[in-house]
Amino acid sequence: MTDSLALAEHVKKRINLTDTEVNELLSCFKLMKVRKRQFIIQPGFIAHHKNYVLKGAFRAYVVDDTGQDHTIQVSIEDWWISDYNSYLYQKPATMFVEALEDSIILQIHYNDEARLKQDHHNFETFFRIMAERSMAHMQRRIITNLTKNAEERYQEFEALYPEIVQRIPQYALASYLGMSTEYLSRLRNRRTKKT
Amino acid sequence: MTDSLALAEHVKKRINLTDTEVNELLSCFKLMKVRKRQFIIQPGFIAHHKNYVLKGAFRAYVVDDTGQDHTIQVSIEDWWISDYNSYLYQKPATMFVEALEDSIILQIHYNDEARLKQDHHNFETFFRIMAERSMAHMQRRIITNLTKNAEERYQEFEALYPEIVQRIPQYALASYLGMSTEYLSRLRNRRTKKT
DNA sequence: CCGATTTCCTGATCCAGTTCATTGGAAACG
DNA sequence: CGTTTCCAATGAACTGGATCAGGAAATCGG
Repeated sequence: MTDSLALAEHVKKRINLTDTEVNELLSCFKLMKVRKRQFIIQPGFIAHHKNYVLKGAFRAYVVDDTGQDHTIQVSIEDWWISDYNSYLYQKPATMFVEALEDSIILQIHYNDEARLKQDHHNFETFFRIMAERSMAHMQRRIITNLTKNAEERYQEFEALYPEIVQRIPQYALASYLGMSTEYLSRLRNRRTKKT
Repeated sequence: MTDSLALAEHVKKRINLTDTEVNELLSCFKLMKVRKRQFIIQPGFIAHHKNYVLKGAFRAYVVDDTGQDHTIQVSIEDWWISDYNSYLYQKPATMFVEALEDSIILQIHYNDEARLKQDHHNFETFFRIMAERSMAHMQRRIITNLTKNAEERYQEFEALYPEIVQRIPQYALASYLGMSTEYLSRLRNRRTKKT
């Protein structure tokens, strides 16, 4: 339970909570250990949980008709991850969510989240803020993808999330940025040679 | 005020409202007429409003360093539009939001929305649902952009929003789909000839 | 109703980024 | 600790879609 304090802090940054509320919140989450390469969500199965990463790293990706991976989201400590289209509408997932390292997560079930939101204006606010920020974040990504070329997208990502660039495998980053691994490799070497 | 009933219906589809609440909601919105080609949001200015389209059509777009347009969102009747990154964080906008036709909108001010959310658990829920769905929608768009090629993106859009395809100029659609107008024109003619 | 401005179409050329193939090194694994 | 599997690097050939240029049709304001 001491681990869960990170989650409590995370929530407290966004809304005010009494001690009772902290307890009620934490009682809804289940701790789970996940080994590298293990899936917590798979296509065809409904994503019943939203997952808060306590330790480790994950990526969510889809596989297209030609068999290619496309990374939709990457999450490290203090981030959330799920297949939101599956979770939100409680329909079968289209994504894989896979641990990139041995990890520890806190899971909340869809029904428990719904109950929290219904019972407390407070928590409704918290999840509203989360959704708004995710939306704004995704919109920025759409803009980046439309306006920038491969090199600029890599540079932007590197500037915004240097820790993640170090930490996740290159194929995951390339497929997040929407380019082939070969091309990303070239971009990286171009830069380091100049320096 | 009779016009505003469309908005009331829109909200009632998502949450339950008493008559008093309907009135309180509608009193926060201002009716505005906008002529074709007029901007309701411009880069550099803070987007103070979320806009509900009663009649007409809008597009939100950014202009990149090379002077090219990129359409981020298109909205017709019963949809919302704004520069959400500007609105949410109350920072200067990066987008233009422009009327594609003579239009009528209902505007809510950031502060009024905040007050509504704070005073009523109800309205907090409504805006949470809106944000969640926008987020899910944007994620689907990210997936489409990563996994599909130009022709497939056009086909998908045509299948999902046939009315919009008919209604907005081709350059707006092309820049939404992330391709040149020339290429979109080619795709369209390819199809109609085959049929 | 007409001239002007937008919008749409078509062909020729070009390039950013892909694909395919190969290699070497580093983890993972019994 | 040898072997297998994964991952990054690099070279060569190829292509989806952009760009540029020209003109034809719609649409609009007056």
